[in-house]
Amino acid sequence: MSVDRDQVLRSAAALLTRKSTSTMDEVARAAGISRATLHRHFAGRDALVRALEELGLQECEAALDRAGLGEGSAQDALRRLVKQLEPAAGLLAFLYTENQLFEGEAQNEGWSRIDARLAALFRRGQESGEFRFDLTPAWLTEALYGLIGSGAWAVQDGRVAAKDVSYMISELLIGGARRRVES
Amino acid sequence: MSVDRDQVLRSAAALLTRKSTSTMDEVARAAGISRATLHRHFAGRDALVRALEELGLQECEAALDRAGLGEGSAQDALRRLVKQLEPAAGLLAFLYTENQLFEGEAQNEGWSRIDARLAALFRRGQESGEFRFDLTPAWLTEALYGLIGSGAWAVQDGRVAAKDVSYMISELLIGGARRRVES
DNA sequence: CCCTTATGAGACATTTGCGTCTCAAAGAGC
DNA sequence: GCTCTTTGAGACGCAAATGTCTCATAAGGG
Repeated sequence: MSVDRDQVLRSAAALLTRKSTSTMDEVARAAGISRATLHRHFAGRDALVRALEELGLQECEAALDRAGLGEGSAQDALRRLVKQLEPAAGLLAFLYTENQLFEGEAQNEGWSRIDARLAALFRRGQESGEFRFDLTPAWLTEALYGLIGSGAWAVQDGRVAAKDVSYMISELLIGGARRRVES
Repeated sequence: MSVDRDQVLRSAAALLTRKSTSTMDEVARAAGISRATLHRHFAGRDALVRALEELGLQECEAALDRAGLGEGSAQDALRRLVKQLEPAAGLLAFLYTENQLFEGEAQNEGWSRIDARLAALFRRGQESGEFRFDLTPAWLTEALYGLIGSGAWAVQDGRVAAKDVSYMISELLIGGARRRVES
């Protein structure tokens, strides 16, 4: 009988990814519960979004862990990372655009941690000679988010095949970051 | 006395780029006019967004024209394009995310034209041997939009210097699209 | 089998933004 | 100076979404 909070969050994420302006009622319907029950579990829309942010953070952290960013070449680590991030791509795309609205407010410290880990990966690639120095880790991090979002949307609209998207993202990002041996 | 429609549109674009959920009242204030006057010029929020889309389209077309996509190498053409697109980056970022909400509705044919021109550029690069074939023109087009958006936001939040952003975008995209001569 | 608890349905007030309208004031053109 | 047009300020009703509440009911545990 008891509602599965995690399942609610996931269906909310799926819906909001497709339509970021969905109402609480739509979110409730999508989760197969009533609006009242949704409100009992998440005090309000803000709370829901914050819970989704928390979920996104967890999935990101988990993906970073699974990817083993410290092992092997930075390129391969990046490839593994994109692959691991793929299931959360829709949610990340939602959060990435949503976060643009919080301009003033301080950024959630969780994201800072993720950013730092990503930046560290890119810096490692630079120091190992794999990646070029003129594209800053901060930019590459930002670009990773953007490309994941673009990928998620492109798949949603059928412009890119779902099975290809992680390859397309990895290759573009790695190719762009890579030092060129010849001119 | 008469309101400058174009100036209103531009300040609206600037505001909505920063906060895509701004109200009509905020838009009016930002333009230095009253909400009533704003309503006299744009029947409603939808009309305003459509006008912004029109403006974005025009700026895009103009940038594509200025860039001379047919001349020289595809790489250089792409570099010129990104540079020309830069002033419209914020507006494009807004429209790009906004368009995600119109999932069902048919895409504005203007964007299809732009997409086609961009895809043609990438295809030209492939056929000239500059760009790799395994990244589809459709994906590269999508990635261009995504990176422009990411760039605009990164600049807004101070994560990337404004003077560098067009270089960062070009280099990442070109580097990623480029065929590698060696492994 | 009873009792506790969570749920669904719906009513309700509140908020918020939208769109329309009116009226007075300011400006532009003649 | 007069008139026509446009603007600003604000009031007003409307619609949508939110958040709260009640009540009946279904589920589950002891």
